[in-house]
Amino acid sequence: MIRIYNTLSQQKEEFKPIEPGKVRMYVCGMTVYDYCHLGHARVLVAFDVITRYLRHCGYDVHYVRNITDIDDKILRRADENGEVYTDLTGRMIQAMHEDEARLGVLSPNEEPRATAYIDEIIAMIRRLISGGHAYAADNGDVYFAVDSFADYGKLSKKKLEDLVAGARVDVQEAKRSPADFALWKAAKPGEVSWPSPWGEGRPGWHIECSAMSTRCLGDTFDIHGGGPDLLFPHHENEIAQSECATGHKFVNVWMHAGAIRVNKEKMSKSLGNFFTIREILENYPAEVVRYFLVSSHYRSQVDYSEDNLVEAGRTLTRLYHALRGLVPAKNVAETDYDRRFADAMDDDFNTAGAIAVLHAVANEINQHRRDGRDAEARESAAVLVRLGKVLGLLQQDPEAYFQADTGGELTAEDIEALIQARAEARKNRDFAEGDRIRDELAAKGIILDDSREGTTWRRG
RNA sequence: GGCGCGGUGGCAGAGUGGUUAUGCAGCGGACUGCAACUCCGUGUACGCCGGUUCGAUUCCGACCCGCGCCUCCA
Repeated sequence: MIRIYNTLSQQKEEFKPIEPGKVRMYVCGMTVYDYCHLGHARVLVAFDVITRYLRHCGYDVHYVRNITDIDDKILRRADENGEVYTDLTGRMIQAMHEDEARLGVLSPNEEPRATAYIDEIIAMIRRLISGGHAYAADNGDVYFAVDSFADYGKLSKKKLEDLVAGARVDVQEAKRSPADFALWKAAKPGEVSWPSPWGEGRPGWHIECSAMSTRCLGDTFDIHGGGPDLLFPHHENEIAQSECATGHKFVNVWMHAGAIRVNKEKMSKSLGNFFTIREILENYPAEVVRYFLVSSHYRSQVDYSEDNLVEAGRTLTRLYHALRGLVPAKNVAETDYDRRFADAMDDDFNTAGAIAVLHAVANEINQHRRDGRDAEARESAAVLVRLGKVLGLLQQDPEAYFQADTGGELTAEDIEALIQARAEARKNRDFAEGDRIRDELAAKGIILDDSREGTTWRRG
């Protein structure tokens, strides 16, 4: 039985899909005006692991993750760059796909883009207006009337009067209430726009997700996820729009990832303290970054730091070391480790607990190897690779992981030649020369591992 | 101010009303020509104060501290 923390109820609940055996899940994706940062990676990886585990449990998961490809920031950035906004978004979408592929994130089943759903968006706004939940203002904008939805605030636990009293809401003459939000924005002169019953314009930010999720997954679906800062107002507004438009409950389980922090502050675009995925991947292997993200629970805040990435690298190396030189056995039956792994994952996707099981398996492999039990070692290796796959880890050939070319000055051939020279020297009991070569390699980041079968190397 | 989350050993990070998290780092031993890797062993924990309890890090209350959202942000 899988239990999931639901932001709506603020507690873990037994997960029961609407349709047995099937999971319909929507996650808010990127607004494509810049490269993805580590915070995006967190959400990408978190919901990738969730999808993998649900599928591992036998669910048929239909995973939809949208792309916001029209928005104020996109238009501003394109304008600054002096380019057509579709050139910008096209480039950023491609970059995003590259980044997620490197992080081992599987593609969602559908990746709808806002600009491809203008008709659905307009249709939903019409329904909201005719139902008395929205109104066209004099300035050409269409707003959602927040006080028309009694449940407004149920996700973020906010009271409407507090919101209205707060000085930070956008004061807009055209709005009936300060907390009302735009469904449709009238185009400014020269701006890209689409025709609508309310004049030329473009969709507001929140309506696209209501329209796309409903279209792709139905009026009610199982799981809706996203980053921590989308809880309010974005997800709150999605609920208001969707439930008023369809008359049905929008989503059963709301899931939110924790924030990535840098120096005790949230990593965010507005603070400008963000690291893009591609910047980080210049310094660390992608799988190390993924391990770092998966090694803590998806709802917790995590601190980005060099030390933490370095430690993640050491730890992942230990796991790959256990697998090195072993051909995993085939058709290995379920073990107690599989059950312990599942127990952890069943509890709101406790990846930290699941990783502890991975280490237990690695330890067992090493014990088998020590004792020369090759068949058992290969069976345990199969378990480790099988469980690793659910987390999107340990799927590389260990040699590829250890010897990945990181742009160092030595090629694999150079290294092999030096290892040969060292072996000769040691054979002649010229240990000074052998150690000299080992030190020379170490200085260039190459670590040697001696064993009975010979010497292997890795980039450290 | 409103709402929400959290404070675990040197660090990272799970979890539990009484019994080992796990990893990294450290220490001792084995292995090794010496190391590295690996194995075996090992120390240091649950913010503070009350309460409930036979017993609380785990439940309850107060307090202190940190963080997030309340505005575009994953």
